[in-house]
Amino acid sequence: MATRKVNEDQLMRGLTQVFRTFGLEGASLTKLTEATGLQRASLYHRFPGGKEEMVVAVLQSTLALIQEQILDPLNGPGSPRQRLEKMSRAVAQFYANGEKACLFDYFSIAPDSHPIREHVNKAMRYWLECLTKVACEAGIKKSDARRRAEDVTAAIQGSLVMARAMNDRRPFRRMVKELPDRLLGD
Amino acid sequence: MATRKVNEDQLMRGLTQVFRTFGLEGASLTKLTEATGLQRASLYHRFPGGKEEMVVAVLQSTLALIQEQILDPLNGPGSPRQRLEKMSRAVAQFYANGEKACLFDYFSIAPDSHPIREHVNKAMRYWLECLTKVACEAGIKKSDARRRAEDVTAAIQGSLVMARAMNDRRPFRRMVKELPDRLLGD
DNA sequence: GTCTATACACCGATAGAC
DNA sequence: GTCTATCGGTGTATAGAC
Repeated sequence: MATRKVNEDQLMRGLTQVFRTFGLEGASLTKLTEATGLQRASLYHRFPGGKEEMVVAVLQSTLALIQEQILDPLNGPGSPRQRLEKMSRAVAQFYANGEKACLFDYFSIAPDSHPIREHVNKAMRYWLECLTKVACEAGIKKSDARRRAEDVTAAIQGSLVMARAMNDRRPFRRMVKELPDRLLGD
Repeated sequence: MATRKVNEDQLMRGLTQVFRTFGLEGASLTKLTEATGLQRASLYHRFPGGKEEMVVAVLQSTLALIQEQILDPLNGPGSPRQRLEKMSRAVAQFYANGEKACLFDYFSIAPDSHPIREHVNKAMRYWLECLTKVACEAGIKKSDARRRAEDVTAAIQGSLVMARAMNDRRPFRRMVKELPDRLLGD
């Protein structure tokens, strides 16, 4: 393959930034070309499936980041609480303290028929499973663990919506700070 | 004025349904004409400001419904807990147990410059004030009341995102059921 | 692999008949 | 007040040169 003007990493970062700012329908090819530094035809060379393929690629690369930065620490060393504190810091960073949106939110605003919906569905269920698992390891019984995992997830997603809607990131910062206590009790 | 093919109520219902399904950018004039039974030009006769005016009108009429169905009961008769139980039922109905989205979420996915952002901002702050007020009336001190109001609001918004993303409305139904306890403590 | 140029559908918006 | 017809612009997508 010939030399690439923009490498994979830069490319995905540019695309992701646009989708995370303007949403699924708001992310136009024009905006995507501006953010990546590649022209339309070049984007189609990288993603023959067009915008729909870009959407899937953006979600996949974002899921890889979430896995690495947020979920992997849950299986790392330390007590459940220590691992959750690591996750808490990673969540704060990943969402830039509430400034950056969640693609689970943006990409779920699509017709049921849209292929991305299935990816989002599985990804969020997996996130919940990881949280449930660490709560179980802390000695919380399964059904309570699941309930608390849902509470924590809703608190994050909801406070992200609030941050955007009210232009106030304080609730998000608080939810994240309280994340370990919310999952394990205090 | 001549006879209207579609009355105000039917019109707003149709428009709202489209925006609440497809979001701000996804709601095209074509979809809006199909949902309302009015042609493009007729919609522009009703809303000379075009789509942007429709967006504002949809939000305003939705806020009126929220006021009437959800927030007014908070100032009605009964104990704070009784009023919150009324609100809880109204919230469940308004969001169709998690099937219908929240415009605070959808309409906040817009550039900061978009006029609708300011309306959403004020509306959500008002919602929070109403919740804070009833918590105060139940004897909870101001700062705790505010915090609990934020928790409840995030739980609702977050579980709506979860309902859409995972196609599972159980977390939403639970959050709504627990709403009074979450605001007042149990 | 990237580019310019272009095809064609759909977007929001308007003119003018009825 | 509603309609059909149409405008200019932008959307996604592609052809073909380099």
